Amino acid sequence: MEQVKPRRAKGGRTSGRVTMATVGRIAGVSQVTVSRALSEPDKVSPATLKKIQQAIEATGFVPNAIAGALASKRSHLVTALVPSLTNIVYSSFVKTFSERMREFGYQILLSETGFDPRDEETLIAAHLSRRPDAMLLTGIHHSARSRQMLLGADIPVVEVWDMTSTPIDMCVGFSHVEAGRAVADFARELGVERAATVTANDERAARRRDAFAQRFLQAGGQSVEAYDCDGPASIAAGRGALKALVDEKGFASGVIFCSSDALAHGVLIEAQARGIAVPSEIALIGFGDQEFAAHLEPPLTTVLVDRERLGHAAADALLERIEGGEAPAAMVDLGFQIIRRGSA
Amino acid sequence: MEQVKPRRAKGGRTSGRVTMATVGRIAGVSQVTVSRALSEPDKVSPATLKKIQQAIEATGFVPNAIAGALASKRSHLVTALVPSLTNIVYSSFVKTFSERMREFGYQILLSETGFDPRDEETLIAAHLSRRPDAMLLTGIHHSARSRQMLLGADIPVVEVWDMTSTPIDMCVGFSHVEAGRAVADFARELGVERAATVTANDERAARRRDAFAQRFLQAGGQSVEAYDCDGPASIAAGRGALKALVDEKGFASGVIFCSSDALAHGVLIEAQARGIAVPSEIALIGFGDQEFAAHLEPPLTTVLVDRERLGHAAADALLERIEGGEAPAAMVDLGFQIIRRGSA
DNA sequence: TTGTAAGCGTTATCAT
DNA sequence: ATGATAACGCTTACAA
Repeated sequence: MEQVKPRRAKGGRTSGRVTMATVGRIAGVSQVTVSRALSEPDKVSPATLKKIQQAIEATGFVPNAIAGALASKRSHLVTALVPSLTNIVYSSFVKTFSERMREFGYQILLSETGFDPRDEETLIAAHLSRRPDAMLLTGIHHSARSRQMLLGADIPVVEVWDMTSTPIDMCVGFSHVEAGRAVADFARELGVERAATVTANDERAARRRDAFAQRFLQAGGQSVEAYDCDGPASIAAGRGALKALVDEKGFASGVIFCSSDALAHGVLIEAQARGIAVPSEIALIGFGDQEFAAHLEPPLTTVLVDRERLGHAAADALLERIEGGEAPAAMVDLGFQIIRRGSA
Repeated sequence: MEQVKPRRAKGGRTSGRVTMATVGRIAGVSQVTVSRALSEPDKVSPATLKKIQQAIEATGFVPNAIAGALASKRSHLVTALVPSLTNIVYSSFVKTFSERMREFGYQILLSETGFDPRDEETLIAAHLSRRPDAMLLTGIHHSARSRQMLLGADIPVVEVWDMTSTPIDMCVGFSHVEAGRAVADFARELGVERAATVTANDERAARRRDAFAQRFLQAGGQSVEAYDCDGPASIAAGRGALKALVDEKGFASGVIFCSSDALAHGVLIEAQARGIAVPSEIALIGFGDQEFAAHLEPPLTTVLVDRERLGHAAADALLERIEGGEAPAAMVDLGFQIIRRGSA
């Protein structure tokens, strides 16, 4: 193939990069003045400001945030650890979190923690090495060494998507146990005697499942069948779950509480393919109130967690601590809400 | 609420952070030796290595990557700009891209560009200020100033999810025009005379739509109705699209080419709600082959783009340039594949 | 308003 | 195998 344009040699910095010193030389001022022109423009005379701006324009100067961070001890970087980037449940609050932080001049260094909890420790160390001004963690279970590193870093830390009375620093989320119980109560009020759970491979989902099962039986329910998926939530997994529940466990009717809307959606498709009526034969409850939930047929009854609010609240908590005004609350319970629609 | 644990004052660095100098002092060696112990352990005697490791353990030392980057001019940071984090189509290749880069010791600074193309310029500048070792961009349309900054940064750049013969540096993707044409040919081979398109607010989707429409008519098709959504793809938007197509444009039968599987899914749900048979009355073609596509009823015919491969290929292109071996190809066409299932 | 000088915590270079 | 010293490109006093 033809080389369309000149290619640069092996990744080296060949062209001397433009620094504030260069810009200053061209503008006829010192390097500090350039720095000031950028950070405190009112402390620089309009005339020199203009010369500096022209020099910046001419050279295409882009300030070196690395050097700035080293000198000022503020990186304007916030790091975030989330279980999964491809799961809309997490990516949606990351989105609002990022937007909020960006408004205040912070960039977000994101990493996926995935399934292995030991990886988190390595990731936390890697993130801390970038000297972030703050950090967001998903979940409240972290290794002792992780906690130690975080405490040692002496930065604001917010743990989201769960609640604890002993956060590393602050937490914003809701109680998964309460959510599971609330769904159980809701199901019992429906008058259903038999229940099943379909749960993805997720520690928090498991806590909802257990709380649901316990409360459902306590509240007079007859039985709860548990089906746990191997992997993450998906439509395919949901279809497989109903298949197993019906064919192998003989679950013929009752309510099914799924750990995510995607699973519930899969269950619904499978039910329709099998001619099982929803909600009359099987009542279906999802979790998350994803965009599509309201638009299925029948629309999905689910548990809403306000992920936008969560992202904003987490950002606000960090920002308050960074900017240094009032000490924000150590724990914020955003709660949840059961959204009743046609499926249950 | 009670303070559960001591809280730190307004975001300040109070505790003197541990540096290599501190570690060295404790281990009884100089700071440089600590540095070497971390980066080239074989050049340090086993005895001192052990002392240093103990000192690191005792102090909880986490190296300052910012200082390291400044001194070495290598940040081990790669930045990526994607249109949306909440869209699985993009987040899935970001995931594989990140994993690959992380294997080689790079962290990923991610940002969402969103809809406004002017924002990209600001974001590129912000990212460049972190002095990344490489950069990933989604799409091939960038402002002149963006290109200038990127060229000036003198780092490997890969543009993904599209093709051009004049990339800034390298590109990895596929041709949206070819994809649109291929779908048109496929539809004509089905023997369908009438077509409609349902397209999300996305420049690349629009190019597929236009290529589809043009080719469909060229190939003897009778008509193509275009329905364009205001916002991003969603099931709700898909339902709305079919509603509009049927009720307002009188589209009664034929093939519908959707710019994403999510839209197609919405169209399918709406069709089922209206008692329109798929594929006999309306044949449905999606785009993306998302996880759920194969598991709908009927399973969705769609266009597969191997997003995992895309992520890996993009990472490999950058890595080859960074590590400095062979100059990788300036453009890599990953192609696409029409996956025929039950919906068309 | 502008400039000088001293860091920031590493890595690179050159000695020992 | 280890150390001293000079960058790296900024910000933060402090001076002028």
